[in-house]
Amino acid sequence: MSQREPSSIFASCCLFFVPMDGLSARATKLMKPRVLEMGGRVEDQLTVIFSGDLTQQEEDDNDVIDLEQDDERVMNPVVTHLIVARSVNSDSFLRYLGRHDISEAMIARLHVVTDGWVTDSIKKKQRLNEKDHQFPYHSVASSPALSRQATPTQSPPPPSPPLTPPDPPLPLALAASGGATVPRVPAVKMEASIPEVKMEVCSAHGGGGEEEEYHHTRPSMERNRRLAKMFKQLSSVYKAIATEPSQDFQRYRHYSRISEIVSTWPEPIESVQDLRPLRGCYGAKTDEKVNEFFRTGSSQRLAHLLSDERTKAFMEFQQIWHVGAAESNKLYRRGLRTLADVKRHPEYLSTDLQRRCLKYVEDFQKKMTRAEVEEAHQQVCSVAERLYPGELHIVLTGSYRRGDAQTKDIDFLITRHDDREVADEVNRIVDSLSHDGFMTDTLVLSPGCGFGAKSEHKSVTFYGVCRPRKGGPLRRIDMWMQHRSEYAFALLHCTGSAQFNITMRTHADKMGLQLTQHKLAKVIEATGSKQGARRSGQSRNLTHEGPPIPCETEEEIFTAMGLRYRPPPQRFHDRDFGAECHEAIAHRKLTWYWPDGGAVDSSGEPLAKRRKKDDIPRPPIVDQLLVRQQHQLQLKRERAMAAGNLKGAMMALKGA
DNA sequence: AAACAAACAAGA
DNA sequence: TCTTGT
DNA sequence: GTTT
Ligand SMILES: [Mg+2]
Repeated sequence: MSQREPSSIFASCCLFFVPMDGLSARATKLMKPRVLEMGGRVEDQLTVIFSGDLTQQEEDDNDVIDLEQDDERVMNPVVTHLIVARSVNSDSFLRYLGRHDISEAMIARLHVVTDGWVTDSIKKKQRLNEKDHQFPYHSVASSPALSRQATPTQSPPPPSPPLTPPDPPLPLALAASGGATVPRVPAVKMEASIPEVKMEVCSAHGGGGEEEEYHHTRPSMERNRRLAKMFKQLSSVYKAIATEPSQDFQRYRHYSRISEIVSTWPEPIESVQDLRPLRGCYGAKTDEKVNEFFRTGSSQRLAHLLSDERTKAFMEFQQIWHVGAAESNKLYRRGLRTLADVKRHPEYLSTDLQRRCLKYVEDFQKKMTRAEVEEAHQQVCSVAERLYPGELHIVLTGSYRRGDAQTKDIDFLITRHDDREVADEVNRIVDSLSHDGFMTDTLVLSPGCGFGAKSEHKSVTFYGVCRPRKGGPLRRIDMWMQHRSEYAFALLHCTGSAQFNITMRTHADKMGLQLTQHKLAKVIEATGSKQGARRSGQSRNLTHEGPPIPCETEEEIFTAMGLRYRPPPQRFHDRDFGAECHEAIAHRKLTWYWPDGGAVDSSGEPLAKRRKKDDIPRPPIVDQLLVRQQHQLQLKRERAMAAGNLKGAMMALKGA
């Protein structure tokens, strides 16, 4: 993996720093001297003029590439490594190549890695494996799961696209939906990648001018990214200090939303005017913060919060898993201020779990590549296959499934191929993996028996710690197992994003539905406000649910809620999602299909149109929905009446 | 001034 | 019930 | 935090 002599760790490496996101400047100042010192070479020309004698052209030292001239330029043949800033968007990178007339094929034999590879190699004084620092620009998943390069010196061949469709489908039709033919499926599904690898949702310079330096006064995708980061930081701070559904908690929710919207904004935000049409999450305060950012490149409020002693302490404490705002408050009041303080006084923590998690703080900060996630998947699958040959369906979910290039944890969803109830499969798989040394700790494991309160079917939750690579960092790993009839809901749930789930469920609520990780059901009766429930000491309102609306696929869940399907890479609360939800409410008519019939058919019309392509006709139930306005007004009236507030009731009635 | 609030699981 | 996590 |  490495050469012994620090002075030769970059031997036979020739680096080219792709001048995007300010890498050029940083490279020249900081990295280049170290690389040279360590036996490497740095080129400042990506292409050379092709005139038969490449070695000579290489000396051609113009520092400006004149793209206007008609000379044929080819890839600089001595370059072995392209170094790309991690923050660069893959699309921007591909456009950059395009402008230099370089095809993906031409760099297939090169290492295309992030600047982290260089800095970490320098730091560790050894040449790290390029595979772990690949800059994933391909339009296909970056690495096959099992083939690890033994040596970093050979460039890997470009990965082939997965043959499987993006969504892990539930392999068998539901028994309840009638005698569909049962396709033969592989015993334990190894497939989990999606074809598109999404880079950081938003990044440097989308709208041309990639090589110009960033400035907060100039619109650019990089500016979007930094604005989103500012909101993300505000959200993190308020989450860290908010102890209850309070002002700060509302701020945390607000900044989470706006951060996700900005980070997925499809073009450079020209001015605040672009954001003003956002409804519900863009008011005066946010507007002022955006203005301030465009003026100064930062936020005083954020700067103040980040320098506040209490805030700093809370954020540090919460690097410990299962330490939140309340626990932080306790520690702070006992005079602790830093993580080191907590490590010196673990007795101030209130559970053994928290004390156990002290040792994970450093590793859990680290992100991992898709390759490592896929390796973990392989290991879990092979154990599952040995214990339950042919019985289980195991898919990767979470941000991996959404296509993120790097992830903080590994999320699995497991379901049985047949309709049997979930039993102790997860426990046994975990035990076996622990025996193998893969699984190293259990943080949470639901009891081996008993039913979830909110579901007909038992489900199992496991949060743990594993080490996918020998000698590598420990990683957070989550596994959920649910009954097959709930597969689509569980998949939607654990694919997220969190903010997307919240928006989906809020939308369901407005449609008079309730969406959970187990089911989608119509709400027949709701009493009082959520705040009212809290005041009167209930954790939530009493609701009566109608029959669950069965969905075999995620697509059907979207359809049932009047929304267009979104593949996992688009599962975030973005600019258009709010508008689409509103549109769905305006339509106010949905068709739901129950597996068994007895349906009323009031309008009759959408019967054939909404049919899915499967052969089994399912009688439709056509339902006029209680839409948001009606629903909310109804609640308002009830509340007003209950409070004996005649005026309020009249107002509400007038609104109707 | 008051309402707004994802929904759930686990564990102490 | 409170707290934390997904 | 925003909205009514
Ligand atoms: Mg995840």
